[in-house]
Amino acid sequence: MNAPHFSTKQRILDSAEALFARHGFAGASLRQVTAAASVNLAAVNYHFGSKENLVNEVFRRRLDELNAQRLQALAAVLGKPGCTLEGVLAAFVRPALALAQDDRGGGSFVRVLARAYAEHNEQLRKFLHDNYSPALKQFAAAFANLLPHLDKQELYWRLDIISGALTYAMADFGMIKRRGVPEQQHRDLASEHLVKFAAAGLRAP
Amino acid sequence: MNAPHFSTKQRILDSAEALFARHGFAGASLRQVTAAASVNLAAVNYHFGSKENLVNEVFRRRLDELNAQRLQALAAVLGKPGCTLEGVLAAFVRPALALAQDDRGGGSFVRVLARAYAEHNEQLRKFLHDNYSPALKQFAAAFANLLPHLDKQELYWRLDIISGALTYAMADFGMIKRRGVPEQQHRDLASEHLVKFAAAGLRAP
DNA sequence: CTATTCTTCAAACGCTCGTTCGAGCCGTAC
DNA sequence: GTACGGCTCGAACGAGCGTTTGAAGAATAG
Repeated sequence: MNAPHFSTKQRILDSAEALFARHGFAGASLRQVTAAASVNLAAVNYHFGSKENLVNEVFRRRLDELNAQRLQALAAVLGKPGCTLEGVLAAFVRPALALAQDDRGGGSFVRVLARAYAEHNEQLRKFLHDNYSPALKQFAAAFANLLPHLDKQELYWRLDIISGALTYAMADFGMIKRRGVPEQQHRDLASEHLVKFAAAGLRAP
Repeated sequence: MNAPHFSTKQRILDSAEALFARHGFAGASLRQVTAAASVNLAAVNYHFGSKENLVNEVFRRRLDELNAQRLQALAAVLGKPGCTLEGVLAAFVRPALALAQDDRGGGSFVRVLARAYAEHNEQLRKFLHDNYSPALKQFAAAFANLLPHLDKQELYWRLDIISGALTYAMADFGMIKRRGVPEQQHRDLASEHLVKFAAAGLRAP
């Protein structure tokens, strides 16, 4: 039934990611997760210790990669001579977009991420903050260079707004139904519109 | 409709709203809800039939009022001769802001609303769509009048982005901590920044 | 080979969940 | 008064939860 070269740990993470995206952290049970992964129920506590730890590992696996890609894209765009606001925004958006389009579960993770925003769980928020904050600071510095007229507080406000809108849009939470549009094209459009919108918002006096 | 000032029904709705905001729909149990409301556990199923129905009623109570206030504010701003983009945006944002500042639980509801965005529950999304969509269409028409250069699809995209950013910001989901700022002032600032940001985003070419 | 370690398994643990039930309370109508 | 309907109550139901356990299996080292 299952590919033998995927470890138990990996299969649990994949299934957990998909089910957390669909039913939430409290709504998805370990029995659902292990059944979907075709592993024994006890494997979760053996490999991860607890459900809460499993949640954290679901985040760590993707965030480590996402942060690295974002920072790499940022460094690339900063290295070029003509560095625009749209370029930096794209460095922030595109890795998330790529993750969302990843065949191996990345699309689910974006939804998990959006859920994490909505969760008020302080422990989880701290975890996300620890993983996100350093990258966000580098982006903030880049934006500050490109928008010298904007003071720091104002910039933080706008980046905060952008993060929320971005997460929301990436997870395809819009209420407007767009029938007949393939998912990938939908995401491409979303990112394009987001960058344009966010650039204008950042440039507001 | 026999209603003492704090009926059992009302107390259940209030407690449910607060606990759903804090722990999610799956995460908050009816035992927590009824204990917080100081009513018997069985009262929920007596008055609402099921937990799912309780969730719906939590939404209906607030959305009916929010939609009415938004549409009234929209009508007021459209009636005046000098009608600006910021005015229409404020008509959309301010009732939500007022609700968020309401002492009797409105603040919790805004968080519940943000959770509903994140939930993938089709049944709940349909319920929200049925309640939100008509109002959103009137706003879309008003925006279309003020932004004649924008085609309909483009406008819908941007309104969708705004809705997401608005919901997130209203629920205070930002990861940036703003210590020492009173909650009301924080919300005022959020709405101000949002309107400015959204107006610029909508005006983007 | 045996010995050791890592991994999987079925079964159960205690607990909480949403829901149901029937008896009892209480204000109103007769 | 008695009867009744709306409402509340404690208690229980079966189901599902996260976690633990101890033994069986698989893999590796000496």
